[in-house]
Amino acid sequence: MSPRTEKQNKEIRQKMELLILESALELFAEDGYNGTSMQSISKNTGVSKGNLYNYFESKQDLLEGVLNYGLNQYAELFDGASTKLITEKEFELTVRSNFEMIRSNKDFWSLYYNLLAQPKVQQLFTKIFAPFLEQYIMIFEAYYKNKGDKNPNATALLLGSALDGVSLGYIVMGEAYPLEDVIEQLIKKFK
Amino acid sequence: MSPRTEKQNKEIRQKMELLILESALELFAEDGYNGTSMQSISKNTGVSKGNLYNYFESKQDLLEGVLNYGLNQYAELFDGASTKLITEKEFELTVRSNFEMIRSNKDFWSLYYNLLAQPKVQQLFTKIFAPFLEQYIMIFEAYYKNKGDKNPNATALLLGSALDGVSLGYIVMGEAYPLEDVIEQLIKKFK
Amino acid sequence: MSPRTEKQNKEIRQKMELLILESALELFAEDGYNGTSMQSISKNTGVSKGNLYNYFESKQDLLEGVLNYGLNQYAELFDGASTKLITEKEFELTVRSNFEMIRSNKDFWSLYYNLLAQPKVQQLFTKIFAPFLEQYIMIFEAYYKNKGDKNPNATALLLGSALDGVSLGYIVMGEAYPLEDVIEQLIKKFK
Amino acid sequence: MSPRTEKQNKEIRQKMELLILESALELFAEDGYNGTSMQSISKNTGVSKGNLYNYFESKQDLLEGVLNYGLNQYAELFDGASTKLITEKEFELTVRSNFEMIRSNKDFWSLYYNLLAQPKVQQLFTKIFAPFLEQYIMIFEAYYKNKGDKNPNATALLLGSALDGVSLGYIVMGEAYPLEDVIEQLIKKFK
DNA sequence: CATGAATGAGGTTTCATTCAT
DNA sequence: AATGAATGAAACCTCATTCAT
Repeated sequence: MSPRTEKQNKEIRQKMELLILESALELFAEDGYNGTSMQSISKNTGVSKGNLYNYFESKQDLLEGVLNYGLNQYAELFDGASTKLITEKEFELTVRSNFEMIRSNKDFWSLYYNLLAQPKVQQLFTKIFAPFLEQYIMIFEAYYKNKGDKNPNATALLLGSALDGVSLGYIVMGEAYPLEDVIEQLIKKFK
Repeated sequence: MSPRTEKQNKEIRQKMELLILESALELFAEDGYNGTSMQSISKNTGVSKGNLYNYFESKQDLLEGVLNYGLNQYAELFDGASTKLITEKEFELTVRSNFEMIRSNKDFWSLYYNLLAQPKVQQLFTKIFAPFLEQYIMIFEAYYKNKGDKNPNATALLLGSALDGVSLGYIVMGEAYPLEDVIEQLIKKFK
Repeated sequence: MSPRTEKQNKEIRQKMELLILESALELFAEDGYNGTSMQSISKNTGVSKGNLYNYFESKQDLLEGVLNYGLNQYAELFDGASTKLITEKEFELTVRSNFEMIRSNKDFWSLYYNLLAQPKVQQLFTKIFAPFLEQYIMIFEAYYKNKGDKNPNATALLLGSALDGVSLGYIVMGEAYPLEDVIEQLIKKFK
Repeated sequence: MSPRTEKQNKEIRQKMELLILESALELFAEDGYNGTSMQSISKNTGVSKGNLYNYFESKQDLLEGVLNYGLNQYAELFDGASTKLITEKEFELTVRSNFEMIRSNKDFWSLYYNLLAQPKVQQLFTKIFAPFLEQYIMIFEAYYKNKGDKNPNATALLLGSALDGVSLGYIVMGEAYPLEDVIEQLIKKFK
């Protein structure tokens, strides 16, 4: 009958939050943000509608939570690495790990590309993703500059965009998309 | 005292249909399909809510209309061209005209990429876009095969995806995206 | 090039009116008054929506037209006959002709029974049908009184109600209802 | 700070459901199904429009609820009784209790007769009422067969139809219909 | 922290009717 | 007399959010 310790409470809270986030991600990815109702999240989670609002202030807030949560999973990939100049081997690794990222969390990246083309959400978007993306580009720009590329910025952007395009293709077409083969070609062309 | 002639009615219908389609495209592109209300389309068009339904049976039907209308603008680009083997010069032209297409109708392509990542709409999607896209890929595949590429299908897909990625980047970032420079790099790498 | 004569115009008008009435009856019978739209009547008739209103002031007016038209078909059955005392043979004939009436115009009587139980329409109802029904009852009442029935009014009402009930059953169940057999029983019991 | 107990919620649900059902029955009976709006049910009940849909999935679902609820009140009348052969006394009782049923719940039977003649609803209708009605007829058929009637099925149907007709008359005309007298005649004729 | 009943604005769609021609 | 485009109110239904407990 002893009350839960504060620590226990925090753990429970975190577990619930996670549950909600993952459930919401799944639905947002499937039906889009506007196409997903709090009702359906409640059902999918098993958390009551009212209780959802104890964890997230609003649907919009929940979306931000989902995006932050998804992105944070990859934060480590870039901490500290940002300024260092990468080798060809590391380049390849970076590209491959990019797709590993996509593959391991298709829902999140599906949602990402879904939102990307929606101007109204872009404010929220840049807030969350811009730093992440810029880091990516900067690494590649430095890489191409070091290789003597005359327009390293454009090449880096092209690569970034190609990565986006391939990822999007893979997400949309699923296993019908020969991801491995395409990645090989990409690395050959862009290394 | 006499009714409008049939011709007059046809003209009215065509004008209105166009008006609605363009207005709807604008809004769908801005706020997404689910984020756009028939109400807002009505206001934006100046067409009463009820009258919208004289032109399109449902919101979904209106979306299909918008997509067909948008795509038809480019139908000519591909008629007959599909089977012919293209030269390097034609390759370059095809790529450039792809971006001309994007640039001249950003709303439409914004909507396109917005919908692309939404599984629930994919059924409608493949119905409308699949033929268009396949033609694209086939042309490039033939092109690379002819150049002796060992995996022309993968390369064609990579190119297609790169085109997608660059287009998406341009749509999202707007004029901050150095489209011209990136296109030059793309052509250099993929020709 | 001579203008239509007035007589011709009247004929055309009558033909159109008839067309509309019959079309409307069909739909009202199938879907009920509230369940039938002017749109659908327009489609079913081939008469434009606007033109419908040249013939009937409103949907309600059209309903009244339908009811009057339907009932007028049977007006002759009762003209003059009302006060005369009927024989057993005539009784039988009257009953049988009642069902002939039902059988020959199921739509109309379907609509009739449909509206009968709807209080809101009863005002309109009594206006149109009350005289018709009262005549029926009076004939039967006189018939039973003449036979020495102690409560001829109640018996007449019972018969009237039984006729209603059988008609309704036949309308609802269609050919699954053994109308002939039931009529024989009815005549045997009520003659 | 604690949520309502499950029991409390169940009670609320039951009370509300009943409230809605009875309110809806009243309005359906008065204006017909198509003539009654969810809006008006909301107003008549004091339950918000949105909340109505927490209890019934759709208007159609509400109608089914109303019919089931109404019919269930009489379920006991027929449980077990179906196969037993009835005496003259029981026959009389059955007939009288039929009208007791009508008298005690005029709204429900008004709705019943209202729907009966509407083909589009018949599917729903047979689902709910057919078993109920068949039982009625079977009892009477057995009764007449036992009495040596040569066509007991037709007579049973005639009786059933007469009951319908009298009920309908009573519902339509109200207290102007001499129900008691007519019932006496009916029993005399059909016993 | 937890429940789910409740709200009310707003969503999509339908419909009787009017109007320009 | 005829057309069908146009209207706007009102229909059914959904949804983010709040609230009593």
